[in-house]
Amino acid sequence: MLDIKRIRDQYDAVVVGLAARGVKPDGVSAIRDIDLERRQMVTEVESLKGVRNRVSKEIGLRRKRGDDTAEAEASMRQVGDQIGALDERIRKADERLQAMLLMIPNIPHPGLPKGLDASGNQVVRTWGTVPTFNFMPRSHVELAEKLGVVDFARGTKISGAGFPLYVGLGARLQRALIQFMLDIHVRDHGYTELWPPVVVNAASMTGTGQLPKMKDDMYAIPEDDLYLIPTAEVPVTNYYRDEVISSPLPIYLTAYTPCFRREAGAAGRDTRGLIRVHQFDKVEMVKFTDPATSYEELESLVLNAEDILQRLQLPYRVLMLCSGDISFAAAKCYDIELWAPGQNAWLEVSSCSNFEDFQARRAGIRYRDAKGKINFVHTLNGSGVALARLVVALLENGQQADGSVLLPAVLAPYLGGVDRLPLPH
RNA sequence: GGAGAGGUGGCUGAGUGGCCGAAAGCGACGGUUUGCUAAACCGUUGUACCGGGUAAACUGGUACCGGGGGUUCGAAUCCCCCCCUCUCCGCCA
Repeated sequence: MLDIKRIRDQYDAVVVGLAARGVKPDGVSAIRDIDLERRQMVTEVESLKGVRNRVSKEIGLRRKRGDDTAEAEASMRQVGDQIGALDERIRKADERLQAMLLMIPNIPHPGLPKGLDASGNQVVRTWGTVPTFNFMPRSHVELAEKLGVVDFARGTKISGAGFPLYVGLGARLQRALIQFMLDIHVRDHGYTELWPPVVVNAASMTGTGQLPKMKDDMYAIPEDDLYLIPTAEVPVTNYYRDEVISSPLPIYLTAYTPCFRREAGAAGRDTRGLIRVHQFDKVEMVKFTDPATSYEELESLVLNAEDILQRLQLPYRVLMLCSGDISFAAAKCYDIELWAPGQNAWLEVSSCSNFEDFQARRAGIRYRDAKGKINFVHTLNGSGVALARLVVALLENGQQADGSVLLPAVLAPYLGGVDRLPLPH
């Protein structure tokens, strides 16, 4: 959520910033008008309340003396009615203002490449070498089925399309990867591990920005006003919701969770395989930082995610997203994409964002600065990394001519020494 | 799910209609004293919003005692609904 004062005092800059996203100024202009009207009403009602407070106090004293206060009481009844009417109008204005503010995305960092869609994104670095094959590389779908590590058909039977079922070494590989990634973030990158709820309330979803805009993309349990999380970002960032953080910043948290996405707007896209699914697993990193250092923290966050991929010896590239392609709540975002030979494409496995104070303001996450003043923190998060697509890359990059798959050596200790996915006999 | 008790400032805890933004204690911060530490003593100690001021300091006002609504000239205090915590019972991995 943007600071209403920023819209009030730096209106032109806000309009220019949002234009970089391709957002029209209608929303903020309406907000500015309602805000002005609201402030006039607030000033008026507060002066009326001041009168009422003073006179009511006098009534109390005069009654004690035995004076007749009927006249004053009658006139205060009138004032009370005026206050009630104004309060109601202010409440309605607040409601509209709040609803509109929640729909305004964050302002992109001015240093981003300009562009309105993915074509404007900039490759900032590439790591590793894209493997070459002396045979036609297969898709992970074919590999997974042949190896018996994913049973797509039974996943569909049990739940529906987009709910993969991992079997045998496939299941063990999921567990191994989760453990491997968490170990690195905790041991080498300084994160504290959380094991959070994966079903959260509406306030948490609003705090991180999924609600109200992305309601249709989430699985919901309306009877209980609960939602299945689309990412661990939601419970982990909301850890500090409505708090003044007393621990020193920065704070690094990490968590593995399953993630649930309806993919409502993506029907028919990437329907086969593990690339776009309704349930997948992910290790997420979240940072709470001082506003002064959040951009340095973003750089190190990306490196933390890259470290995982380097240890797995997988070729990837890092993109700086352009102003029009960053997510709703982000001010700056790097995507990390793994090479997937079977797709002949780069696959996004991590998205590392600095939200500045956008989420913190929505979620009420604050800290005390050096002077003791309370201020909003900056929040950041990034995948470290998403499992389903990581498995796609492991299968497609590690595939051998016979269809078996060699696994990165670092995973063997997590798989009881297994270093490959062999063909079943 | 049933019955009971309770939710007040960073914490403990008083307050049953006006003199309560809220006693007292603890903690924290500043000061006096001290070779250092401790103790003692004095002082300070919330947040948000609206207005004034070079939005830096400061200053006038409004709101906030779990959340929402009601009664009243006036609500932490009375009434209604909801949420949460604790205890007991039931159920259960």
